[in-house]
Amino acid sequence: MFSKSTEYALRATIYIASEASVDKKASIVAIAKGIGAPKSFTAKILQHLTNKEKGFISSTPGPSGGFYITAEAMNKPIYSVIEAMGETGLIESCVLGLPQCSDEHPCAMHSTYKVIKMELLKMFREKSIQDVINSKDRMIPINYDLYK
Amino acid sequence: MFSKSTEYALRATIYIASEASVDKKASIVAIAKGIGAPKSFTAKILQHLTNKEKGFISSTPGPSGGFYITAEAMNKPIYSVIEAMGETGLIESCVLGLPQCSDEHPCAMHSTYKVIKMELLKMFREKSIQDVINSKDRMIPINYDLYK
DNA sequence: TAAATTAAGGATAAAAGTGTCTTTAATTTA
DNA sequence: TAAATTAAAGACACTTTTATCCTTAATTTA
Repeated sequence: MFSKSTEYALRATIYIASEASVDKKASIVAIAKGIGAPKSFTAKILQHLTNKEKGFISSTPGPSGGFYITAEAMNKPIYSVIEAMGETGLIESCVLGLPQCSDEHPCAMHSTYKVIKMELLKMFREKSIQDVINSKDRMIPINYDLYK
Repeated sequence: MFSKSTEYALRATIYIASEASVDKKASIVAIAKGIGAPKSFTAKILQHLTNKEKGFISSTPGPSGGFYITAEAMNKPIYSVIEAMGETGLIESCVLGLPQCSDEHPCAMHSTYKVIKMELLKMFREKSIQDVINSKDRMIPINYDLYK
């Protein structure tokens, strides 16, 4: 569905949201280990998520520094992650990859795919980060090593 | 949603299904032009679609040769294209990219995404190539130049 | 203020995906 | 059977994505 970068971004967001707070910030090393992703690559992805315009994760350098997410940002939709990573097009674009495809100039699969696209968007836009943390499903990455 | 290769594969399938027959085979040049894709790359993609095990498109070399699809193959689901291109994982895999994710070991988004995944699969498996051709939506690629 | 710790950022490398070109093989037609 | 036409296949190049490494900047703590 998404690129590896966005998968890591989603995992990192969930990790930070469930493991860190302003009083207990998570370091890149801890996050990378927790989500089973390479350290330096994780660092680069976190830069997108802490981006001034599109980001929603906070960070501070120095000892006892790290990443955390505010209570307010916890209410942002999962869609924010996809947006911060610049991959909304993966969902919103034409399935056949036609730039001209629209309701006015529909491709052969337009109306069929449109139904699904709407539901995908609805899901990612209505489900908040908090909602995902609250779900009873287990976040495997936190105990990533157990399943490797 | 899919890679460029699979997008071209879907377009090529739709093009062949609506423009060619055993009596009027479509050449790589015609297909590539019709779907707005590079010629040699289109050729490579068509090799997947004519593959003995997973393919569903027929071809013959030589003069008056080219690609076509049998009436029988027209009833295959769109899912066949994705399968032939080896990209079913894009739909079926865990949204977070966790190989261990399953109903028994669900990731934090498992149950949420599962609903959508089922609908995506249902759509691609129930919609046949014939169905797509029959749809009233216009296949832009056939007149690709008009919209470029 | 100095030392330690942590994120930020840039340069570089490796791998995968996309695209091109050339040769070969199969088939048809004259 | 020879020539022409078309797909098949492989080698190669370019681009993007993924990943690593190293230096710099910010912050905290002693």
